[in-house]
Amino acid sequence: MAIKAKKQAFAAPVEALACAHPGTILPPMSPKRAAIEKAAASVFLRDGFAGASMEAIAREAKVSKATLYSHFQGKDDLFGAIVRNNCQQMLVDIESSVAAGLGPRELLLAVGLKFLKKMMSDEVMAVYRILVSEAPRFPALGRAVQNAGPGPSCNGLADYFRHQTALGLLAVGDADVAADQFFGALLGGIHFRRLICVDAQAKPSEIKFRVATAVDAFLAAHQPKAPPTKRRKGA
Amino acid sequence: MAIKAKKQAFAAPVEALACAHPGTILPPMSPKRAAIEKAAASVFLRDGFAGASMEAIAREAKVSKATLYSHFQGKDDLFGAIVRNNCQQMLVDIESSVAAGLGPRELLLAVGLKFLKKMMSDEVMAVYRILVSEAPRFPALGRAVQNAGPGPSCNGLADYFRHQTALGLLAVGDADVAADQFFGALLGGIHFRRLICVDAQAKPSEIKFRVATAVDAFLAAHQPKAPPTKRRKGA
DNA sequence: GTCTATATGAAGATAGAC
DNA sequence: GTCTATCTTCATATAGAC
Repeated sequence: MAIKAKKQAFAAPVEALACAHPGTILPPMSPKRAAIEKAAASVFLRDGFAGASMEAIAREAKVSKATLYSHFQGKDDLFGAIVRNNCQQMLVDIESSVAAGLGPRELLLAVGLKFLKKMMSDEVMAVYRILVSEAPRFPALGRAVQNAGPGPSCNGLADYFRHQTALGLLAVGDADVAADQFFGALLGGIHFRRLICVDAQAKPSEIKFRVATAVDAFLAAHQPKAPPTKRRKGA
Repeated sequence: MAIKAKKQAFAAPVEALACAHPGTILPPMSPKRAAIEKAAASVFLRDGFAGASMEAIAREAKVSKATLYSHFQGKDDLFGAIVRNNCQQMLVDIESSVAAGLGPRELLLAVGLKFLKKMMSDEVMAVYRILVSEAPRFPALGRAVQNAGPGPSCNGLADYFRHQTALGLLAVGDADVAADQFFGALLGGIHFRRLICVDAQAKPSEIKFRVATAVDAFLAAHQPKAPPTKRRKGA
């Protein structure tokens, strides 16, 4: 069996408890509690779940361990709170780009750049790493993250594809799979290489180049039969 | 600081030590050692690095802890050996498909299917998970895996793209990025969702569908201007 | 709520016999 | 090389004073 499992805080109880949403204001937090959450995020994301000790978190938060245990049931509980606090970092906002009235190329470039920059950032790399490694022990956590970040992002882009296809500006068959694969292509190998610490942080120019490449390929692949007005050269 | 670091077996010493290659025959292993490695792989990949205890490994290998320590310097050492043993699972063989004389579509379908099935398998998921989470503490391990699996796979496909482009059968600009993004698109979101335990193992039919979708998109995007003989409808 | 001090247990590593 | 038994360290969690 895996490690011990005294207080499996996420077994079933909080299944539906997704991440806090942008507008959600929770009851004001005590300063100590805020300090704890801040410190815990820092330590967990730096050292991983097992590597993080409650003592280190208490030290960094400048509180005693007992205080820490008065705010959270235990390590599992604290960990879940931290990951949920951070999971919406994987959310990429599609609507605002749609609302800006961008055409497909400009929208995909904007969304792609935002997405890839975010995914390659130190913060999200850390969340990704710890999430992937601990997901098996925290079944509800994966769903919470999926519903707070990647899920809505993909759905948003798929909706856009469906809309553009209806307008005849794109020709996307399965919009959900297409959105999935577009995001996948963006990550390409660079995200993995950085995950396993082979590459350092990618230069902005490389990120831009890869986004452009992926967008070009996507548009070329999903060009409608008869483009409405003009033909693009880059395809 | 991260955990303790008494014997950082991979700090620098074995940087160049890549995974064993298919043909490599090492000095014959004692049965005990083989049992240890088998058990260690099972326990590490199931429970993660921190979750795996030397005692559990010894128990599963049916040896004493002391025996275990007579074969390996410590937990870090054993872990590195196991991951290196398993890392070439991420290698996807391109050459054999090339040698089979397949056309671009058939080759991409074959390679893509092999790749995605492998990446979605329980074994590779486990390797991926533990690798990603422990890479920061084992700097040399990431490079070893990259050089044993993903690196050669990507290079092989990129070479193929270059060759086909030279022949006028494909039109691929940056072959390395294209190969990267093709593999990325194959993984799409399903790999991630399985990583965070939201989805169960994908059905073979879904895997096939996603491979076909990615291949169609890739070919449509990289069709040469004037196809040599016939035009494909699926694009 | 918050602290200091401590109980408890788990796991990495080793001593010494065979 | 292999075992049994043990040492040591350290992290989670709590008791009890303020």
